[in-house]
Amino acid sequence: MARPAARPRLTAAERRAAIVQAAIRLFAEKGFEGTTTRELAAAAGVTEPVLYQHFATKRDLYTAIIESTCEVEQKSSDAELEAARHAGDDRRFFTRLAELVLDWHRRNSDVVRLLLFSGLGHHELADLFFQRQVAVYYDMLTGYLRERIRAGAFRRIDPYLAARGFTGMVAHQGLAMAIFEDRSLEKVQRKLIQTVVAIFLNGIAKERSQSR
Amino acid sequence: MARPAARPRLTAAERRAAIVQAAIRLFAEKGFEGTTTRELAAAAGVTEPVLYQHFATKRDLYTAIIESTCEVEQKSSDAELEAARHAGDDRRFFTRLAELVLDWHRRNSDVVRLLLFSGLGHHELADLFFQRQVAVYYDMLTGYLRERIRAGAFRRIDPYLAARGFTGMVAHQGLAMAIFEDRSLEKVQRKLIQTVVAIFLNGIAKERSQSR
DNA sequence: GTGTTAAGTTAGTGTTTGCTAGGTTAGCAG
DNA sequence: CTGCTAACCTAGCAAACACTAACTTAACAC
Repeated sequence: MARPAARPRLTAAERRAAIVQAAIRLFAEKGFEGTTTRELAAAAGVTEPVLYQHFATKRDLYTAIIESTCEVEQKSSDAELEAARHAGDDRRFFTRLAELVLDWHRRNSDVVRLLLFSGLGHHELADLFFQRQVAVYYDMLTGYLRERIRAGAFRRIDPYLAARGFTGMVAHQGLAMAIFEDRSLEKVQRKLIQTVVAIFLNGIAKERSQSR
Repeated sequence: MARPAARPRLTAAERRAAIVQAAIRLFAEKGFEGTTTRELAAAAGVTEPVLYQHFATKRDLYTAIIESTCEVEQKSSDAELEAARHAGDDRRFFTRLAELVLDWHRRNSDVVRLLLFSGLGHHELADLFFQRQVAVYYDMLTGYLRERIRAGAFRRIDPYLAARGFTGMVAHQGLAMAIFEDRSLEKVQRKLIQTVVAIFLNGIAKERSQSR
């Protein structure tokens, strides 16, 4: 029997990881119902029964993937961001923050699409990511704003609503990129960030100075 | 033969409209692959063959729905918005604009979800809505900003990028509402709009005055 | 009434789906 | 070399899927 080329026999953990990796791509591309177990197996380089050795059902695999993407992103601190924070350089801080958000959307468009699919599909874990990741992010940004308001640098706006506003200015463009696989924003990303950061900082600044 | 209650026999146009209506709800709720033709027929109050008298395939129905939502929304002008525009009242203009965007997202969460599904699913008509509706909206807003910049009311920011920024501040919250069926923003909608409009206008204002 | 049209139904078609029983083979321990 | 564990396959199940052929019946014109 012509042995099937040189496909190595992996350990359970390795094979499981390979399956998860392939499934993220497929589910992100076509959604849960749009992806068949046959496609999943083929993409992972195995046959269907192997899938079911690692995951009891197709939905279990889906859930495991969503869970894994929620955990992977835990360590989301950034040196440059912290440096800007401690230097009290607001422009540097928000510019870096916008860069991080947009770069994350571009680099992890699979995850973005996956989370959108899971949200639209009412998956039970859909909110998990947003509670674990987005809430933490909002807390951080709200805290920064509150601190700077107390320090007298910013006007007395509601820091949480301002955080949502700033995030929307940036993340909305990231979403559009991820959904439509639109690369046109890449070219103007720097200018976009410059513009929205300038608008935001001017918008909340207490000082009457214009920041270019 | 016990005749099936009092279900009226509709004309072709009426039945077709009823099918489209039911299909919008179902596709918006569960996506294209997540919805079966049996469910569609049942929701429209008919049997499957009736669907196929009006639409050759399931995908044809899907496409017809997306197309119809693109055309319905054509007349998107607003009296209050135009009044604010001609009065030169920027705060009133952007406040009304934000209201319109958020209210639209809330009232048409079906359409929002449908368009997100179609975008994620790479439907050929996915961009149609954005070219027909969103591009027109951006043109309008960009034009307004350009005009006010020329009049000396706003700083010399890029009007298109500013339009995207402002829209992101508002629409991002609307998307979150539609995807997660989150009604928590309704209570703070007025305050949110007030905050982001104040930030935006202060951010692009040429005058050194602080607006509230 | 009677004939015609078209809205509606019943009862399937072949195919694809998620999933599995049972057998095969690689890799390591002794 | 031998035996055992577990990674992996072949082959196929029952159910659900998109879709349809063939029939029935309501509604209107004359």
